[in-house]
Amino acid sequence: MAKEVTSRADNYSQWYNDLVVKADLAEQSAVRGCMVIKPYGYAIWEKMQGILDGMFKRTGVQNAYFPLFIPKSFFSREAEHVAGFAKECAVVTHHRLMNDPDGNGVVVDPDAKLEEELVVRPTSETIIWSVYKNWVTSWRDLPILCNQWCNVVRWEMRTRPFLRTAEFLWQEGHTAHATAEEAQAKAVEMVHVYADFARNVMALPVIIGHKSPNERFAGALDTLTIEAMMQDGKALQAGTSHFLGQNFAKSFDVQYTDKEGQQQYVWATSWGVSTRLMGALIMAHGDDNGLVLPPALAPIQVVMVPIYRAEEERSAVIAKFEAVKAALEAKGVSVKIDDRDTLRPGFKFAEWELKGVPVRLAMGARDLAAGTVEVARRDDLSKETMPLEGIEEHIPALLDSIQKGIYDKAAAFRDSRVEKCDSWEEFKEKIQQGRFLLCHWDGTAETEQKIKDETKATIRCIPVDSYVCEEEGVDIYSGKPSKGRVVFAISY
RNA sequence: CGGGGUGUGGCGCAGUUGGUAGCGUACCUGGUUUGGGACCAGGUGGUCCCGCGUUCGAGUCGCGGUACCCCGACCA
Repeated sequence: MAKEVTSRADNYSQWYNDLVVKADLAEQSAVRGCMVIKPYGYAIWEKMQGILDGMFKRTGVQNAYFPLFIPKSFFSREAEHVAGFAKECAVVTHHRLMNDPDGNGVVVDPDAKLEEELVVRPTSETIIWSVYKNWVTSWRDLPILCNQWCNVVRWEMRTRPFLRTAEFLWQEGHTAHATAEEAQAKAVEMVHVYADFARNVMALPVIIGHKSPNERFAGALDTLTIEAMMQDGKALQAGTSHFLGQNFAKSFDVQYTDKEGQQQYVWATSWGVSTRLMGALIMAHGDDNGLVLPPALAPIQVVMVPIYRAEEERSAVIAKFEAVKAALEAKGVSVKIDDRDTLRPGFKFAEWELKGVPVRLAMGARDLAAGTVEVARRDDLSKETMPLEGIEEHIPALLDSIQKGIYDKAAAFRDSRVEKCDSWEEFKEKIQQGRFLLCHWDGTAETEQKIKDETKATIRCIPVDSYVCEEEGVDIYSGKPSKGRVVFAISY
């Protein structure tokens, strides 16, 4: 089984076709590199949004919304930032179409050329900081803690559904603080929110760490990341939180008067996760039968499939299901009774497995006579017939157990593929097999780049909460002194 | 932007030396079925990516275009 799973995840397009298309999450759009997220896929995203939003609000963050269009001039103020994004921006140059004078449909009206081009946001730092400038005058105005849920556009050379689409949905938080310490603490706090979400909601084990300077967000002084391992052993950056220092405050002249009456630049953070998390979910947990959704994110947690020959059996089973459904819903469990009478039970079983529904209940004439129900769990595909009596107590506990089971399985898989490595020869071989290798690094961008050139492996992070290994050693490539091990992997 | 590949019913594909398009699946109708993706019978559905050319005749050959996919480069 594990082998087949790996072979699927090995080939990106294969998992996409097997899991995403068949499970009805998304399809190719007519627009290059874009994606249509279908209702079932979007329902999963909505669950993610709802849970994350609640977590943000508990940290004092409020939602806001900023414009899609950013004047080009805003973009050129922060030099590193523009260098990082300039190559992948969609730009609006005109505001009107007209009928083609030659009769060939519609053309862009040359008279409608914009005075200043508008960039479709690839991220909103620049427009948000231009707004924050007007919100901040006193130390009493700080901190500003805003988040927005929106879409962004990055004209990537190569796109992959969910992992790197030209347009994607995300949230981006942007905070302004009076002190560096407070801003740094916020960046750390938010990466931990992401890690909690990944671990406890997505059942996705992640490593928290700092990005190396090479891998940092354009314009950041420090980038914190959560890194997850997919079933082929490749790494996926699942969320990031940046300490931006005063770079944006200085570029956009955002100053406040402190308690001593002095003008000070504010300190900033930004942090985000995107629909890429959907890709992580699919690739981390999916198996040969389709998606495996952690109960916390499943739009439908329990599906009930009635099995019957005659109408009397059908109505009797449905009646029992209705009662259980009401009892479960009272406990906050989402339930669907699949009463479609044109499909056979076996077809329904396969279909709901493809969609990753955590628990399936089946009931037929045998069960009616015996007062039982068949309970099947998606994560390990096991089935058990048990008394219908008390099932509404059993299911919530079962869902918890599945949530944990999915995490434990993913964690065991990852842990089996994380190892220390001190030999360059061994590194080159093992990194290609899909491993997270804990290696000594001399801290230089040159070494990092050479390793990337030779193996495609990058430093995923310098870990801070798990796999931390601060010990003296020598760089695996250069042989120069190192103060600790970092995580190397090949990434998506 | 380089290298490779593919465009044929909704989806997945076959199509020989050029002879006027077929299979699986899906869909529709009827019947029998229903505890792991049912079966039988009948049926609907295609300007073969576009254009030009060669030819008595092009899905097939030639030229040009175009779209998509894969591998790179690129990429919180």
